[in-house]
Amino acid sequence: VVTMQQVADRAKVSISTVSFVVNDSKPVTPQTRQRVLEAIDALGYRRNTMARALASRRSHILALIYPLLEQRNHHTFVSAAATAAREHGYSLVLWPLHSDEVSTEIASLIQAGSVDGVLLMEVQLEDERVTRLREAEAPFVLIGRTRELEGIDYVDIDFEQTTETAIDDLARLGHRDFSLVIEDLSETPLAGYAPPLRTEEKFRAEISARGFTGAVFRVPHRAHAVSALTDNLLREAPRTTAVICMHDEASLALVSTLPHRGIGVPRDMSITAIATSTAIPDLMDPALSHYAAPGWELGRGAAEALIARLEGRDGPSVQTLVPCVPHEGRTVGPAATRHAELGSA
Amino acid sequence: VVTMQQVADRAKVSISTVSFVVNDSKPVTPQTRQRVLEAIDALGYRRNTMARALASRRSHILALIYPLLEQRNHHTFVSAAATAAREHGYSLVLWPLHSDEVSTEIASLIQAGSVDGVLLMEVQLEDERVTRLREAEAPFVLIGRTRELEGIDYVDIDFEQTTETAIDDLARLGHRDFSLVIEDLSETPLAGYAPPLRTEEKFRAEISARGFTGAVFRVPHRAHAVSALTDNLLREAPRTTAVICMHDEASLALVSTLPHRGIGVPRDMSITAIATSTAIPDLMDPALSHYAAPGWELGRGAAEALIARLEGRDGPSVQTLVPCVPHEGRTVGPAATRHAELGSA
DNA sequence: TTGTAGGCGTTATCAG
DNA sequence: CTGATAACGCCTACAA
Repeated sequence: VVTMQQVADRAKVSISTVSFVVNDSKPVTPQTRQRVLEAIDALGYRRNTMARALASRRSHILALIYPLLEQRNHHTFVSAAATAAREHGYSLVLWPLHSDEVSTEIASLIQAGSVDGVLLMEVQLEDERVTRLREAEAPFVLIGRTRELEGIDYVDIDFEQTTETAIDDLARLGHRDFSLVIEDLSETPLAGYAPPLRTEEKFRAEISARGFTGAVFRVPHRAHAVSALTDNLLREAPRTTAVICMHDEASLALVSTLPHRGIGVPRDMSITAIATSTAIPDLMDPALSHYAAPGWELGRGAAEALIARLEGRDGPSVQTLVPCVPHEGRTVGPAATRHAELGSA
Repeated sequence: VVTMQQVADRAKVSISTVSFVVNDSKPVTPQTRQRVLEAIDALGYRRNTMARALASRRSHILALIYPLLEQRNHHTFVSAAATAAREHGYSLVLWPLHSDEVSTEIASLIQAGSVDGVLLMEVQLEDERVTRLREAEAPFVLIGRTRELEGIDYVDIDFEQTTETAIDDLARLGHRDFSLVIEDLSETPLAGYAPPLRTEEKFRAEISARGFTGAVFRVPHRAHAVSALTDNLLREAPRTTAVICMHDEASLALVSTLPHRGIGVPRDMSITAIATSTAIPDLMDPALSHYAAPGWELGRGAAEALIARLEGRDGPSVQTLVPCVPHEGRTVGPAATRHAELGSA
C-alpha cells in the first residue's frame, strides 16, 4: 500500500503538506498542491481510513440502530441515509438490535470509537435507547419522536398533519362516518411505538371536533387478524363510509375483500391509506388512494442532521416533521350513495 | 476514554498481557487473566476499534454493495447479513452504488483499508463489479451468480430447482398450458440481471421436455405495464391454465384483476408466485400460493462465507444454491375446469 | 506557507 | 507465560 510519506517523498514536500492538501485543512500554494496531487495519482494513493480515524478520533462512520422485525420494510429509508452519508464522506453501518441487548450494547458501540454518531429508528414514546445514548453522550438523531423532546434532534413523519389532511379530503367529499385502522403492536417489541398512538389521538380529536363519527380498529400483523378486519369493520362500524388505514397489509385486505361482501370501492366505501411504505398501492386494483411515507426525505434528513451535529454546527435542535405525500388512486369517492342507502333503510 | 495501558497498570501487568487476554491470542495464567478481567470491568474498558484495525490491518468491516433502485426490497437479506456479521464480530456497511460509479469506487473502497471484504448483490451475468473486485484482489462473495463461476464464492437462489418444482406441482394437478411472468429489466440498470434469464431458460427447457405449452411475458416495473398484463395474457396465451409469476407486483395484479374478467382463481386459472420477497402473498385474497425467496438464509450464508474466507479458511469455493420455500395458498387448483371448457368450445 | 515531531491505542515480534 | 518495544498511517500543535 502507498502511504502519505511516499507521496511526500515523490512530491518533495513533507508529510504534513500532503495531509493539508488531502484534507484541505490548511492553505497550500497552488504549485505545491499541484505537485502533491500529481504524486497522489501517479502513485494511486488513498488515505487509510483507519489511521485517519485513530489520529483524528473520528471514524466517519454512522450507525443505524433498528429493531430486528421481519414485517418492517426500511429499505427506502436506509438507502437514503446511506446515500446521504456517503455524499458527505461518511459510511453507514447497520446495527440490528434485539430489544434485550439494548442496555449494554449501545454504550459500548460509541465507547469503542467505531462510530461517530447514531441514527435511531422505530422510536417509542418512552425509549430506553434514547436514555442510554444520552448517558453515553453520543450524538444521535431520532427517526421518530419520543414523548419528551427537549433538546433532542429528530426527523419524523408528520402524522398529525397527514391525518388531518386525510380527514379533510374525505370530508370534502361528504364523508362523516370514519374508521381508522392502525397496527396493534401491543404484543410485540414495538409496543409503545409512537406512530399509531399519535395518529389515533389526532384522529379522535379531529372527529370529535367536527362532530363526525369515528371507530378505531387495531389490527396485529398476523394474517388471520388482517383477514378478519373486513367483517369486523362491517359489523362494528356499519355506518362507516370512509376508512383511513395506516397498515399496509390491511389496506390490501380491505380493497380486495370488500367487493366480495357486496361493498363497492369506492362506490360504497372510500379507502385511504396513510404512511404507506411500499409501491404496492399503485398496483392494487383499484389503485389505492394513499399518502406515501416520505422515506427518502426522512433518511436523508436524518443523516444530514446528524452529520451537521458531528461537524460542530451546533445551533438549535433539528426537529423536522415531513407530511406524507398524497397519491391519487381510485379508492376514494363521494359519500353520497351508501349514506343515502343507510339513511333510507 | 480508558486505554489498555490503564487496564495494565491497574492489573499490574504489561500492556501486552492485556492484549493477550482481550483477544485470547496467547495463553495466560488463570490468575493473571482474572486480574486483568477485573481491571477491565472495573474501568469499563472497551478496546478501540480503530486502533485495532490500524495495527492489525483488519477493519472487521464488511461492505454490502448494491445498486440503488427504488423498486427492490433487500431488507430481509440485508438484516440477515448484518446480524450474521455482528455475531462474528464484524460490522456491515451499506454501499449503494450507482452503476456509473462502479469502476472507480470499488477499488478504492478496499485500498482505503476501510473494509475487509465485500458482499455483492444483484449480480448480472456479466458483471463489471466482479472484474474490479478481482483486480483489486478483494475478498468477496456474490449474492447471485455471474455466468463464469470458476473460483468464485457465491450464494444464490436455486431458480432452476424452484422453477422445476413449481411446474411439477402444477403438472400434478393436470396443468399442461403454462405462462411464465418475469421482470423486464432491459431498460434499467439491471439489464442482464440473471434471475429472470435463468428462470426463463429453465422454464422453456422444462416445458418442451414435457411437451407442454408455455408462453413467456416480460413485464417492466411500471404500473401501467403491470396493469396491462392481465389482458395481454388472456389475449396472447388464451389456453393458459397456470401462471408462474416471478414478479411480485404482477402477481398482485393478476390475482386482483382476473376475477373482473370473469376468470376465477383458481377455478379457471392457477397462479403460483416464485421468489417472492415480501409478506404480501399471505394477505392477498385469495392468499397467493408461492415459493418464498430464502432471503434470510442467503444473507446469513453470504456473510458467513465471506467471514470464513477472511479468517483464512480457504478451502474450495463456497457455491451454495438455496431453493425457495413453498407456501400453500388458495390460488392453485386442478386444471380440469377451464381446460374442459376451452376444449369443448 | 511548509516542516518537525509527538502522539492516537493496538497488535505483533522478539526476548526473557 | 510475560514484558519491552517497534510498527500501523495519519493528524496536529508548534516551530521555522
